[in-house]
Amino acid sequence: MSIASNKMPSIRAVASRAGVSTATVSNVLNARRSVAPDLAARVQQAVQELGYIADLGASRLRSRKSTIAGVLIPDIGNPFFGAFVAALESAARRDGYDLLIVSSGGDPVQEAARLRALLTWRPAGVIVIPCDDTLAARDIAVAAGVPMVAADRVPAGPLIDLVAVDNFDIAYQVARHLVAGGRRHILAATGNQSISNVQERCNGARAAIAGTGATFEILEVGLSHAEARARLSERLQARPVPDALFTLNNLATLGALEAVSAAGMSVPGDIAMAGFDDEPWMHVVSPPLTAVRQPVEQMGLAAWERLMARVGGDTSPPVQVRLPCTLELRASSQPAPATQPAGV
Amino acid sequence: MSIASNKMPSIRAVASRAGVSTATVSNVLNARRSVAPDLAARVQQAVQELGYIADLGASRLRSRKSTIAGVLIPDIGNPFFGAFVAALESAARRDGYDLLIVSSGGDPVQEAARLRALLTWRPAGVIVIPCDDTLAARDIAVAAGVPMVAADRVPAGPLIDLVAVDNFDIAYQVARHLVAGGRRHILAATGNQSISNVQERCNGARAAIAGTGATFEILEVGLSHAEARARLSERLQARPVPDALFTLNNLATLGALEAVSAAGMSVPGDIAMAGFDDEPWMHVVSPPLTAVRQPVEQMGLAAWERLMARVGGDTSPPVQVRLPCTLELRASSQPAPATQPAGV
DNA sequence: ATGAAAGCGCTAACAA
DNA sequence: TTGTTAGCGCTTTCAT
Repeated sequence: MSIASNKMPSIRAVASRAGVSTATVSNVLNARRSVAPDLAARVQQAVQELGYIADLGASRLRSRKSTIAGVLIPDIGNPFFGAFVAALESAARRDGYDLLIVSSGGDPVQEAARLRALLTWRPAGVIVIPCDDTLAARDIAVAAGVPMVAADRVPAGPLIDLVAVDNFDIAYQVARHLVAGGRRHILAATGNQSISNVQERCNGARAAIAGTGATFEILEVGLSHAEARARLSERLQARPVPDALFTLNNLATLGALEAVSAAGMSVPGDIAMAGFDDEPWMHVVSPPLTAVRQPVEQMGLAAWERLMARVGGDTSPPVQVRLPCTLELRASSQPAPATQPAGV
Repeated sequence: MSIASNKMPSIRAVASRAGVSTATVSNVLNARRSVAPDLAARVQQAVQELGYIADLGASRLRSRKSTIAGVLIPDIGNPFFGAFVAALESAARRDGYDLLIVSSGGDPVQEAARLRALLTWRPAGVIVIPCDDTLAARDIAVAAGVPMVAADRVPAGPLIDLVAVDNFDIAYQVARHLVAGGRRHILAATGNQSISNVQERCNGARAAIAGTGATFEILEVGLSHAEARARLSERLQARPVPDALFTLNNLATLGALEAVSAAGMSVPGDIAMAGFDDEPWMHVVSPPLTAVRQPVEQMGLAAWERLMARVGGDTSPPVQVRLPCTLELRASSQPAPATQPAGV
C-alpha cells in the first residue's frame, strides 16, 4: 500500500492548457466524436508538453469498459506456462488489452484466492489453466459474470470454453510406437495423476496397449525434477523393471533422465524414453529424446480468441477446442538395438 | 475494449443490505477505523451473501494508493526471466501487491511504449530489465514520478537503483579456469554485445586472460538458439579453431552445443564449454556442462525490496546491489584428457 | 462541434 | 462510533 505517483497531470490539466473542455480532450484521445482539427492539434500538443498519460483505471470506472484480462496459471516459472503466456501477451497487445498474470502454485485454494484478487481489477475476462478438475474458480467467475476460458486441462462439471491438446490421441500414438518397438512394460511418470490431461494421456496409452500383452503402470513422481528423480530411482530398483518410460511432463522427463542415468541403464537399449513437452535441449542429449510437441502458441491464440468472443457478447454454448500435437520421434524411443553401448 | 462485468455488487449494495453506510463497510473491509462488532458482523455477512469483491481501481482512484507494481522484461517466455518474475510475484503477493507484467521483446522502442502502457494503470513502482543500456524508459518513469528499479542489466547515464549479479567477477573466474585448463583460444558467444552485463562479462574474461598468452574473441550469435547454432557452426569451420567456448546466455549455450556436436568436435577433448545460466538439463547432457548459476530468486527479492523502499519514501541516493554467482564446475570445461572418445 | 455537469465505486474529511 | 458529503480522473449525457 503506497502513495501513488502524484506528479502525473490529469485530463483537466491538459484541457486547461489546450483551452478546451475535458470532454474535448477525451474525444480527441479516444477518437469518439469528431473534433475541429485546430482544437485537436492543441490538445495533442498539450498532451505532449505535459507528458500526459491517461488513467485507465478512472476511464474504466466511468466507461465500464475494461481492457484488462486476467491470466491464472499454476506457475509462471515453468517454461511451458511461460510460453503460453507469451503467446497470450502478443495477442492481447494486438487487441489493446493488458494482462494481469498470477500464479496459483498448483493449489486449488490459492487458485480461488488469486482469482478473487484478479476480479478486484474488474478484468474483461479471465484465462485459466486449472490446477485440478474441480476448478472452484469457475463458480466465482460465473457469479461475478466474468467470462472465463480454461486451457490445457479439462475441468469437470459444468462446461466452460476450453482449449487443450488432443491428449488421448497423441498418448495413444506414443504408446503404440513403444509397443511396436517391442516394449513390454511401460511406466508412465506424472506429477499429479488427478489432473485431467494426465488422465487423458493415461487413457490414450492404455487404449493403445490393450490387447498387446504389454503392461501399463502409472507412477506419481511429484512436482519437481529432483523429486521425480528420487521416485523413479526407487522404482527402477524394483521389479518388474520397465523397459519403457513415458513421462507426462517436462519435469518428469528431466527427473527420469537423471534416474535412468544413475541406474546405469542405457537408452534405448535397456529402456526406451518418450515424454510430453518438447524442449530445445531434448535433442542435444544423447540419445536425443522422443517428445510430444504441444502447440502451445496456438493454444494461447485460440484461448485468447475464445475469450474475445465471449467478451464481445457471444453467448453460444461452451466449445471445446482440441489442438493436435506432433510426435518428435528421436533415438530414445527406438527399438533396443542388438549392440549399443550408449549411456545417457 | 469490452463491457466490464456488471453483475458485481457495489459497496452501496453491501451497505444497504447490512443496514449501514458505505463508509462503515469500507472501514470494516479495510480495518481502518474501529467498528462495533455487531455492525462488522452484519457487513461481513452481507459481503458473503452478495459475493462482494471490492473494486480496487475505484479504491486506488480515491485513496491515491496503488497496489500494483509494473514489471517490464524482455521476454516472459525466457526461463530466466520467468524465474525472475516468479520470485517477484511471491514477494509482491506477500506485500499485498499485484503485478502487471509486460514484455518489451528486447526492443527499446517497445520498451518505452510498454512502460507507458504500464503507467496507464498508475502502478506504485516499476521493475525493469532493460533491453539496452540507454533505458529511455527511465526518463518516462522519472517524469511520471514513479519509482523504478533496474535489474540484471546496468543502464548507462543517470543512476537508478540496480540489482544485478557480479558479472565481471564470475566471468573472470570462468576464464581463469579455462586458461588454467590449458585453453589458448577462448571464444565468447553472446546475443547482443551491447548489453551491459555482456560487456561486464567480456571485460571480466579479458582481464583473466590478459598476460596469459591466450586469445579472446567475441562472436554475436543472435537471439535464438537456432541462430546461435548457425553462427557458431560457421565460425567453427574457420581458423583459428577455438579450444574453449564461453557462452554468455542460455540460448547461446544450447546453440553452441548443437554446433559443436554438428562439427563432430568432442567436449572437452577438442573444445571446452562453459556458459552463463545453469538450467536443470545441463547436468544430464554428456558431458555435463559447466555453468554459471545466477541467483535469480535473490535478484527478484532484492529488486522487490528496493522498490518497496522507494515506494515507502526512501529518497537516499540510488544503490547498486551486486549479487555473487556460483560456478558449477562440470566435465565440459575440464582439461583435455589424453584419451576420451566422448561426444556431446 | 463544444462545454457543463453528473456520476462510475470508492475513501477521506467532516459532522453528529 | 457512525453517517453524510465531497471528490479522485475520467466519460457520457444533455445543453448549447
